Amino acid sequence: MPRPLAPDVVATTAGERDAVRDHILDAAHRVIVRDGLAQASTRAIAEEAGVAIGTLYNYFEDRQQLVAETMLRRARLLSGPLHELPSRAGSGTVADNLRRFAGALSDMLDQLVPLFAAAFSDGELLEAIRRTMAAGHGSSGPFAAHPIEAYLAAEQALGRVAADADCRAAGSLVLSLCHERAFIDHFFGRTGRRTSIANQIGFIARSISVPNEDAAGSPKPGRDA
Amino acid sequence: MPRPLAPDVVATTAGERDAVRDHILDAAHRVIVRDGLAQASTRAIAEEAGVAIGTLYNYFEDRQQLVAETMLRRARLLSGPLHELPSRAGSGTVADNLRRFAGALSDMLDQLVPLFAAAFSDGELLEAIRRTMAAGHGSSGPFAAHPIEAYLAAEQALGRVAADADCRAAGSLVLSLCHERAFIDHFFGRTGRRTSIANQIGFIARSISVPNEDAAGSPKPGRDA
Amino acid sequence: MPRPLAPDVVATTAGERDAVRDHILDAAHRVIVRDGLAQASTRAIAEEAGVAIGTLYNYFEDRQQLVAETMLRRARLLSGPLHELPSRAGSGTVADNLRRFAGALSDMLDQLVPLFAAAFSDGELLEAIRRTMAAGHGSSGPFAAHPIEAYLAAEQALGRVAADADCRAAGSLVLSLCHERAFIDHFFGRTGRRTSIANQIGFIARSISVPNEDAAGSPKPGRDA
Amino acid sequence: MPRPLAPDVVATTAGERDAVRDHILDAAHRVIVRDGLAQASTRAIAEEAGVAIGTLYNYFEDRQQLVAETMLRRARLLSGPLHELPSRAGSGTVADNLRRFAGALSDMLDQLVPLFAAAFSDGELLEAIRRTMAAGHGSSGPFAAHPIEAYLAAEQALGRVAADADCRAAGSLVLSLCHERAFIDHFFGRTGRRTSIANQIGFIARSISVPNEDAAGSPKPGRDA
DNA sequence: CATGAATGAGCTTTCATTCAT
DNA sequence: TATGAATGAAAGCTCATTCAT
Repeated sequence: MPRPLAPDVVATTAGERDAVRDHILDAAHRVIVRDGLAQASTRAIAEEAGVAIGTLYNYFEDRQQLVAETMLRRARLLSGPLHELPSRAGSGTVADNLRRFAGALSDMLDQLVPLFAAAFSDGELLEAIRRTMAAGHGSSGPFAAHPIEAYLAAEQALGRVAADADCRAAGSLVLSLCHERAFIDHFFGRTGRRTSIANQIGFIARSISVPNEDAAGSPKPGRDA
Repeated sequence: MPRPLAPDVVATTAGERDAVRDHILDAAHRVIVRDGLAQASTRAIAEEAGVAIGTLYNYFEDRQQLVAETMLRRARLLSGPLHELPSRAGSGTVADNLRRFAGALSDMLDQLVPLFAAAFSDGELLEAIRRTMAAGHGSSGPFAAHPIEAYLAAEQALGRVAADADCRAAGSLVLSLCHERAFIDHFFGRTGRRTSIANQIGFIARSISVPNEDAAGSPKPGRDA
Repeated sequence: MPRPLAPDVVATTAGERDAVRDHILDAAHRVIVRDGLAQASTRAIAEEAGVAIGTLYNYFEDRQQLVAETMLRRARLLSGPLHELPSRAGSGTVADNLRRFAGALSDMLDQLVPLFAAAFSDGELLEAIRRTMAAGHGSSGPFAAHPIEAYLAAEQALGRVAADADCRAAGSLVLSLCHERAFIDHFFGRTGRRTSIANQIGFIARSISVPNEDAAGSPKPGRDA
Repeated sequence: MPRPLAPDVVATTAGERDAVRDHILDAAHRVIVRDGLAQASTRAIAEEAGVAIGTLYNYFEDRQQLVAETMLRRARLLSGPLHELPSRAGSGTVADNLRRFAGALSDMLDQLVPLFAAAFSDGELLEAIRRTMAAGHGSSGPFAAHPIEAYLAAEQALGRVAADADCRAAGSLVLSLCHERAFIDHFFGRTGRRTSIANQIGFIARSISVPNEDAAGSPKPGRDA
């Protein structure tokens, strides 16, 4: 019978429909991260959000859709910062920039990979995520290598990357590296420090470096990375 | 009602205790692959195995342990073939061998990555897997790059890989590549054809190639690294 | 399917939350008395109450708590009438009043003793009962002799009980007597007629009687009965 | 397939059928006392006894019969010492002997009352106990007051108990007292010290004392009864 | 006679979802 | 629109009992 949302929920959402939606999605995300997808029942989510269970169904079709959107909202929030990085082309060293990229990618993937991996437990959820992704944005999702490739292409245009380097492949490798590390680190419960990928990033950086520049800098291939 | 195992189960297991265990683990694997981890209830597994629910508990502590062992058995079965590959050092071309390796790795990871990823939905299951892994074998599990590194080191000793190449990093990159592709392909429901990683493998192969050989073959893609 | 309580349940509870709770507790009590505590499964209780199994969990933490409260509710209901008896002090004869008391006590204990005795089969349930009792009321529970003692003390003050009589001990003995008889009668399946305790009550009555009065009142100071 | 009993079981039973039966009954008793009747599964009992589950069924019809006999064996073992007490008639004081009796009774009832009370949870078990009791011995079971009554009658014959005292009632009251105390102490989890019944025993002792003796010792508490 | 794997009904509990209020 | 009590299918697991060995 009580009609208004709980006071604290109103306070954080101003009662706007989309704000309430996001409030619920954030609560769901907290539950999933804290307790695991399998524990993210409608009751747990509603409790975390401070709303009644029934309220969830005023904003989402069903639990599956709520969870799917929770993941995609997270992907959207986390992938934002990545798009600022290509503009670094021309400044610093390529190797440093690659490292920086890998760090930014990892900030995203260390959260997204475990989150989305959990969806592998439920084929229908996976399908719901795909559908929602397709409906939501034409983009290729949060697991694309585009920003790195774009950066490397820009550096290549500036002559700071070998003209014949396969920027697409290099970018893809950086993404794979961060992706797999996120998976493995979470799988083995390494919550604290990340497994080092400095050597692999160095490998890639050297591989795409401009021959001369490189030869000058260090006696042997792989000077700075 | 209680007594003998169903005739067909006896037929495939010869009534040996370990064979029955494996029979159940294989049934559990089929259910997980077909219906998803979330649908792999004790009832579904028992039905698939052709045994009573209670029988599962004669062989496994609980569902979690059964599932954990299901995954690890699969990992053991699939990672076997990988260990034969390092012996190819010296035959064919390095690039071809790397491709072959990537194929073998993918044969494993295309199955294991979705399987283990599903465990991310349940923190306790993940922990059970870790415990069982730790108890079962000192090895570093099915996600290690050791075979590729070993192969590359062997080629390096033969002079078919640049002396200063970072074989460890290269091997790790091949693994990451296959790992992430398996994740992504499954995530997007690409059950049929694998996304191509030919370019990335080529990138790595060129990066570790000995300068001369490489200069002849392709236009020095990452000359010295 | 989910929604309103069954019409007959609504009819008896007026839809009030506490009334529904009591309705369930009463159903549980009927099941325990009819079929035994071991048969009082959640399914049986829900069926007897005319509600869905899940509904039980909207009102009680778990089966144990439901059972514990069932017993304590019964104790509360049955022990009520006892408190009216001390006011009989001064009227009738002490012996008659003791008999009356024993009857009232037995009306309670013939139900409570078998009910609570069953809890001895389950240490955790016993503990839950103790906790709930401690939380519920400061009283010493339904097995205390206080009302009889209070009555006897009142008679003593009126001079109808020997001044040096140990009213506490006498009251306690009446309680023990009724308690044990309830146990034994139920143990031997004597559902119909109660084993007589007239002699024992007579024994106690004579023991506390005022010497003179007693000699006068009955021809032979309670020789045998 | 292994045919002989476990070595340690053979060692304690000499392989005699009745000894094995008793060995199992004792194991069942330990389980019931330690974990509660509800936890006394065939598995738990077999484990405690060190035999296979199936072996239980070579000695007992079913679990119910095993449990019923467990209780009755215990009753038989514990009630033995009681029969030696009536012979104390004539020695010491009656009051001291009554106290001694109460102590011996309590040694038995503190164990038997919780044990048999648990059977109230299961009507069929109760019935099985009754049947087995009826079949086993003509006696009226472990809850009879006969020994105390016999003792008091003997004292009465010796003139140490009032000639008109109701020995039957007095004996019954002592039994009730110990019985109820055992129930209550266990119910409230008082495992350590027993609630005192000294006052009640004193009350009874005075009530049956011969007038003269009594007049001297204490101020005639219940003069003639 | 001893064994213990096999059985499946039955246990307690949780779940996503609905809809009267 | 917000609520949360009601639902009952389905979850994981235990149980007493049987009987081939």
